[in-house]
Amino acid sequence: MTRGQTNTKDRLIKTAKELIWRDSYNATSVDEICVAADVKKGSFYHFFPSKAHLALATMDSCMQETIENYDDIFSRTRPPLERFTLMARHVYKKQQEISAELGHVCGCPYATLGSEIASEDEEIAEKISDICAKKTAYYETALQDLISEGLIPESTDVKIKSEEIFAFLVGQLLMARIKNDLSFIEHHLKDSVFSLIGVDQEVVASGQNQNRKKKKAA
Amino acid sequence: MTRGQTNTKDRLIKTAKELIWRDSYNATSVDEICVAADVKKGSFYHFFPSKAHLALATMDSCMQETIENYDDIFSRTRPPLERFTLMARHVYKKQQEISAELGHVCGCPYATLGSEIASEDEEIAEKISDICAKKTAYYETALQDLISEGLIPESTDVKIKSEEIFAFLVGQLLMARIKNDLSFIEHHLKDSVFSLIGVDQEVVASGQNQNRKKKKAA
DNA sequence: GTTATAGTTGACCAGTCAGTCAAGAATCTA
DNA sequence: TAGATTCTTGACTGACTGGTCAACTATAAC
Repeated sequence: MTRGQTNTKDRLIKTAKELIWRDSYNATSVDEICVAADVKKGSFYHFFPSKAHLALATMDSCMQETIENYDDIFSRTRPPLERFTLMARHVYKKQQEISAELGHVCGCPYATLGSEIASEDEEIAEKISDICAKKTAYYETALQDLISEGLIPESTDVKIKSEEIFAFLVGQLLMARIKNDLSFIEHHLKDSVFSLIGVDQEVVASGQNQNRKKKKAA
Repeated sequence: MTRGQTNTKDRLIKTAKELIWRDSYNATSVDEICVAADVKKGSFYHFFPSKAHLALATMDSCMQETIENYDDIFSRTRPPLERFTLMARHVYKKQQEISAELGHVCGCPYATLGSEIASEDEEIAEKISDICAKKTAYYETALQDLISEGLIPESTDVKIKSEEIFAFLVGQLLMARIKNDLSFIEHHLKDSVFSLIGVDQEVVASGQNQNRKKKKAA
C-alpha cells in the first residue's frame, strides 16, 4: 500500500468518537480504542502522534458532520424561526439515535470533552472555542433575519443572544447526559429556545396561520 | 487519638475538591491528592474506601456550602428579583475567586464531575440529579413569588422555567471553563437570566424606582 | 499501667497507562 | 525485478494506577 487505501484511520476516529463521547477522554484508553477498532497499537501511532491528536481528529470529524447538518437546517431559504424549530428537532433526534446506539445519553461531544480537558490541553480548548464561534454564527444570522422580519425587537443584541442560545443548549444537553434522560429536550427544547430568543408565541402562531392561508390561497 | 481530633479527612476533601475541580476526576490521581494534602496513602484509605467515595464527599462539602449561600440569597425576605440579581453576582464572584486561586476558570463542580463520570458511576449521577433538584427548588420559589407580585405572567410554568435557568447557568459556566474567560458572566449573566425569566426590564426599572421612592418617603 | 481505639506510615501489589521500536508485509513506481 | 513508500504487527518499556497491609504511634478510658 502506498497511500490512503485502508480505512484504519477512519475506523480509529469512528471508534474513538463513540468511546470518548460515551465515557470520557481519560476513561478511554488507547488500548481500549485499538481493541474496539481492531487495530494494533503500532498502527495507532503510525497515524496519530498521540492520544490527544486522535481527540482533535474526532472533533474535526464531528464538526464536519455538524456543518453539513447546519448548512441545511440554517439555510437562508428557510424562514428564520423554522431554522430553530428544525435545530431543536435535530438535537433530539441525534441524541436519541446516539443514546440507542451507545446505551446512554451522551450530550454535546465538544462540551463533554472540553469540560474535561480544557484546563489541561490548550489546543483542544482553542478548537472548541472555534467550534463554538462557528455554531453561534448560524444563530446570529438567523436572529438577524428575525429582526428583519420584525419578529424580534431591533434592539436585540444578536451576538449576546446567540451565545445565550448556545450556552442554553450546552447546559440542557449536559443535564440530559447526567440524568440520562431526554424528556426535557424532547418536549420543551423548542419552546424554551423560542422563549429565550424573545419571540412572541402569539405573533408566531398568527404568522403561521397567515402562511397557511397564503398557501391555501395559492 | 480516639476520635476526630485530626483534620486529615478535611484536608483530603479540601484538596480533592480543588484538584478535581480544576483538572478532572480521572486526571487527578489518589497519589496526587495525597501529596498535595500531605497525607500518606494509607491514611487516605483509612478514611475513604475508594477514590469515588472521596468524590462523593467533596460533592457533599460543595453542596453544604451552596446551601448556606443560597439560603441567604434566596431568602423569602428579599424581593424575588433581587434574589436572582444576587445569585448572578455570587456566581461571578465565586468563579473569580476560584479562578484566582487555582489559575483557571473552573465552572460548576457538579456539572464538570457529572459530565465526566455520569455514564460510569450511577451513585454520583444520582447525587448530582439530587443537587440539581435542590437548586431548582430555590428558583421555583422565587418564580412563584414573582408571579404573586405580578412581575411575570401567571401562566409561567415555574417547574420548567427553573430547569431552564439551571441549564442556562450550567451552560454558561461550562463555556467559561472551556474558554477560561469570565467576561460574559461578569457583564451579561444577570440580564440574560432576567430575559430568560421573561421579566419586563422596563417594569422592573419602574418598580425599583418605586421602591426607592418608598424608601425616601419612609 | 494496661488496654482498646483511632489514626499513621511506607513498603508493596498486580494491572494499566501512553508511547516506542525494529522488523516485516503489501503496494506503487521505475 | 528492484527500490521506495505506506502500513502492520507484537513485543517491549518505564512510569503510574487504585488499592492493600501489617506494623506502629498516639490518645483516652478504665
